[in-house]
Amino acid sequence: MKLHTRYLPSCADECFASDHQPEINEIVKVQSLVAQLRAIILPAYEMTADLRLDLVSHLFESLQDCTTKVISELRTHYGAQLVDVDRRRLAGNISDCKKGCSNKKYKRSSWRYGDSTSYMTNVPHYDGHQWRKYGQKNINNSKHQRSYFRCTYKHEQNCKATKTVQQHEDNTSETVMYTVAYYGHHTCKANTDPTPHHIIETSTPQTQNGTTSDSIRSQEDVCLETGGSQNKTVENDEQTTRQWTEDMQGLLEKITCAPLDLDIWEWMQS
DNA sequence: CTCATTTGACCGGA
DNA sequence: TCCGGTCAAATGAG
Repeated sequence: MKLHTRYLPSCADECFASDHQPEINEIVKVQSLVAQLRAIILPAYEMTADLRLDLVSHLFESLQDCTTKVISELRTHYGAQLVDVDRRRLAGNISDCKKGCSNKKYKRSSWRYGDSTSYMTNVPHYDGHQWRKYGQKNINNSKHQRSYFRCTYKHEQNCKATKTVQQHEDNTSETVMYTVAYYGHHTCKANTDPTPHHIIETSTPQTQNGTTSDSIRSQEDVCLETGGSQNKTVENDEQTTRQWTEDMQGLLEKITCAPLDLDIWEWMQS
């Protein structure tokens, strides 16, 4: 697996057409970079069974959430329009919202009526969440199949998060790039299990049944906007934070010194 | 035996 | 009628 972190222009760069395209393009770049950085950091914590995996995962998630919100705001205020890959999908969502949910057997899931995020990465499977593949389709005018993933805890915790992964068409470089699209938000607690000893569970109820996704979303939003009680707890643990910072600095120093054409994990182990 | 993945059928929207 | 997304039975791996 190649874990090169150099930014390659995302197809999402071409997805927006607006007066503020340069700003949006920069944010999309940030999204791509964060995704690639996450793909490097999280596996390292997983390999060492580090208890701070949850915190790091949360931080990356917050970053992605922030950039998504900014793009959404720009679209709303400046009339940015989606073109290409997401246009049809989102148009369908808006149409569905207006029509309301039908009561058919295979009705479209409600999460699709929410926002979506798509960006390119060369490591589509490392994003801090557990996914289960539930489908694969040939896509028109595309050489590669699109894979469909849902949250592993969809049934256990009614988590509606899904994602699609599709290999990018023109891989001019040696690195294979994938377009990853995320739909819905994780409402599961899978990535907090087992709970790190330095993180105290909040009193926020994580209702599984009979709770609307909107109420779950609002709880998440409050948590993100206030910085999250987990972060507060970690702030109190100075030793943990100091150790974490030292680890991160060491890791980043190693990464920045790594030869660009070498698999970074092979290089770090050598 | 259990669980994840594969694959063809089915569904709704365009 | 076509296409993309989802379901669920079949299949395979551990």
